[in-house]
Amino acid sequence: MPSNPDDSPPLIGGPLVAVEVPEVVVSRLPQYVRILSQLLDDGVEVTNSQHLGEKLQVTPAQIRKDLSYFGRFGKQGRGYRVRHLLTELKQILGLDSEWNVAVVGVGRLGNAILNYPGFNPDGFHLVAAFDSNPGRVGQAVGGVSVQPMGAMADTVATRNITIAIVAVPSADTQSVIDQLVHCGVRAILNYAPINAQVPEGVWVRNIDPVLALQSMTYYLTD
Amino acid sequence: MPSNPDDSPPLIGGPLVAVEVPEVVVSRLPQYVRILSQLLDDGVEVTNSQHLGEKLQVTPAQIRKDLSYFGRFGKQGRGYRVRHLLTELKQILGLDSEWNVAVVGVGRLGNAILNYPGFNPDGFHLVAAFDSNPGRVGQAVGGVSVQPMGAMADTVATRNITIAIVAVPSADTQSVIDQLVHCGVRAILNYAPINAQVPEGVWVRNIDPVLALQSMTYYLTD
DNA sequence: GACTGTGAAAAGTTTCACAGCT
DNA sequence: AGCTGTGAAACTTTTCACAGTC
Repeated sequence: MPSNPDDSPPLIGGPLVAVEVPEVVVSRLPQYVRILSQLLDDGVEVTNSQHLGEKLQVTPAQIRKDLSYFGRFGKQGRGYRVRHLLTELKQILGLDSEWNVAVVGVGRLGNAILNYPGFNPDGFHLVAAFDSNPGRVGQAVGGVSVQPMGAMADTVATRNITIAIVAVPSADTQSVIDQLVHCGVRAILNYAPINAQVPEGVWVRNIDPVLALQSMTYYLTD
Repeated sequence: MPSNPDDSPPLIGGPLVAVEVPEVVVSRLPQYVRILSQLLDDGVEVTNSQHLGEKLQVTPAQIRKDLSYFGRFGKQGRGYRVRHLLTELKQILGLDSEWNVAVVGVGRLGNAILNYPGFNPDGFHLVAAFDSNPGRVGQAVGGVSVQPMGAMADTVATRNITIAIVAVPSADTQSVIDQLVHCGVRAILNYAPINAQVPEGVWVRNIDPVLALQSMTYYLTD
């Protein structure tokens, strides 16, 4: 029996190409969204890859290439209609939906996060907070009432929470993330200085100011 | 007069190769430092690229390649002596020195940063704070007395500050960074959601939790 | 036998350059 | 004329695979 010379499955009426979008491209889209939102606020109706590139400090070619993974949003000779491109990109990123977010750990950092006004305008709603310290349970922080860890499974399910922000001590972080994943959370923003392990299909981003500082000192030692 | 066929300067007794270390490699070193510090704390004396790779979730080959840009720190058949490799990497990154850091902007976020205990153990000392709001000047936050913006030039010079953490509103960020650069600051950790422009030789890293969340929602829209 | 260090190959990413549409 | 969208080229980064050392 002759084997298939290429390793792709036979395509019968399916898409001719199923190009996987590189992760680095996806990671740049939110920046495009941010700039486009600003342009819209400033009343700019049309832009182009040159202009966007200047704002973002990337080459125009990169912007065109990035966008080309998702469709043809521009008009040759004209550029991009700001409102249209913004709508499309938000849809691609899922930013046309609202996302319910849980905060785990309501220490100093968790407090600051719950009181930070920058998440809601972007469609992220901090709707629940959990803490293992009974002394903090019941407190209202940033308009949210702190719940015990035991309430997590129930609250995550009923409030339709898919994203969590974890601001607990490093030693507790992996176990908290395990619990969250078990409850169905699929994206985690982790503030502890550790690399947590998660199963396939769960996403983690780390916020790590010390690492950021340490990656600059190399260039300061002249 | 014959021109030099290659464009490198004539090497007379200099290094045979002056390989530029890729920035991505430098950005990984702090993570190696962190893991090695942990291993040292745990009493582990020897490790190897396989073991480090598991902890960091990267391939052993990448670790060996990364390290090879800076020297030969291991022993074939044995691996790496934890204490030795840690010392070397800290030195390469400039983490054997202490760094004086200024915080600009003492709102809610600046407050949290000044009170965050995680910088000092890594050799970053928050020694000055500035705010444009006269109502905040003179307050002591996290053991540091808040100074007016006008004191920046003087304090940066006398306290030998090369790094700044900027936590001011987006609209003020570029101008604050311009001032810092003018005062001689060469590395900036920026918490505002904008891409600041800086001259050659100045480094910026952004802390942007919203961008991090937005780069995950793409994968949640099933 | 076990591991590093490293050229070479493979994979991934960016930039170029231009056909083609408005 | 002015710009996009895109294959192809250039460049960067990762991974392989193995000679060499302990």
